[in-house]
Amino acid sequence: MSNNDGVCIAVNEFAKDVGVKKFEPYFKQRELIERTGVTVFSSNFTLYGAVSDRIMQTVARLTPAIEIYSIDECFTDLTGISQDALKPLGHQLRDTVWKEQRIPMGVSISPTKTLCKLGQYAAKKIPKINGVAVLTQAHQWEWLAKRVAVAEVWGVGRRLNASLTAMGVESAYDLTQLGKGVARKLGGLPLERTVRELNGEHCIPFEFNPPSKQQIICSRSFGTKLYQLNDVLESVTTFSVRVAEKLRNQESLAGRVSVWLVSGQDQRSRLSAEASVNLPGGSDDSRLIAKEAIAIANQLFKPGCRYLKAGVGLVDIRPREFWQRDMLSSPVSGTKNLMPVMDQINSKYGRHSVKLARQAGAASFSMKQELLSPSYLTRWADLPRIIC
DNA sequence: TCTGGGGTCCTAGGACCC
DNA sequence: TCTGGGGTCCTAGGACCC
Repeated sequence: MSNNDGVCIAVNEFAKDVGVKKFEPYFKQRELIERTGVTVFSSNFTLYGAVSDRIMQTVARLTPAIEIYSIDECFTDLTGISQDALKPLGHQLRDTVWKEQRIPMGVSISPTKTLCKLGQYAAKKIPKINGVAVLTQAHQWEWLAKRVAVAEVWGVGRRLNASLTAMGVESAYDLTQLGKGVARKLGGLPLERTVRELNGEHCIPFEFNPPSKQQIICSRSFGTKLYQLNDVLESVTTFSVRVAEKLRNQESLAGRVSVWLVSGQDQRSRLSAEASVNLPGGSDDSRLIAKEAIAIANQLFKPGCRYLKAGVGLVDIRPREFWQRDMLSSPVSGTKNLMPVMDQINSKYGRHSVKLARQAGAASFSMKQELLSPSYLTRWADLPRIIC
């Protein structure tokens, strides 16, 4: 399930077969789920992140260079590896990850990222491919593209899919035949690039050194609805501390902080209020960022409203070393070592080991996670036990 | 009762410059 | 009589991704 046990965001084959739907609210499917014996888990990104790190390390060990694209995907650059060696390498990757982590992994090898993503579809759906798709020749990817709906193409979302199918573009192959001018007009530069990539032209480059974030957000729906100012301020403080941590992690300063509060009775009557302020001279100090965020939240808060969700965001982010100081603001205070020390303690002894007083207990707004799986890889108490 | 969270890039349009 | 041409920067909104 999603955060807060709200919607089902991933379903396995068994669940799919009995009719459980992705992106449908849990409460609507609960009866079906319980009746059919489907097992449900709250999301546990600590666990998934730990498994992901291990797999990425395995892939990095066996390939020349890796770009971590998401928690469960990476690209590697196989330039210079001979044609004959590609498929064996693909199987070696897949087998090693299975052996070491017991996670089934698909491998797809081709000249462009978009074709790789197409190949992943095949690696997953077409059994005879055996988890490793090699699409290095035009006839290979054309064969596949004719069998894949245009909606499955990387870069074609809901809207583009609707426009494309209305024009009679139904398969990925149809999309490869779309003129560049038409593509450009319909979906701008991104779609033109998608068409080129599907034709084997390498347009989307590798990112071996991921650029730092330009925007850092922490936003959560509350486990229970909040009515009290103090509860809302506690959540906003905690979210501020989290974004400041992420900011320090990438060694940047932020020039602006914004806060939003979402209130209402239900989805239909949702109201969102947002405001932001500048941080003159930039900052990465949890205390300052929290102080500004609290001031904003104080202004946005309306007594009597029922609060569902809050968020804190940082924008105007630049590397610490290149930051242009504000001529009018006072110089950096003498406590510049405090944040690194807090980070070290929290990293060693666990998040929130030291915190701002205003963060308090976190219980008032914390997520609903009633069906949480154990954090097998990151919590001593959750280590599996063998009982003899 | 009840519907996630965190990002990126592109484009159009407005305000401004000389 | 008649009202240019070539730019930059910023922002909001829309599309996409996982």
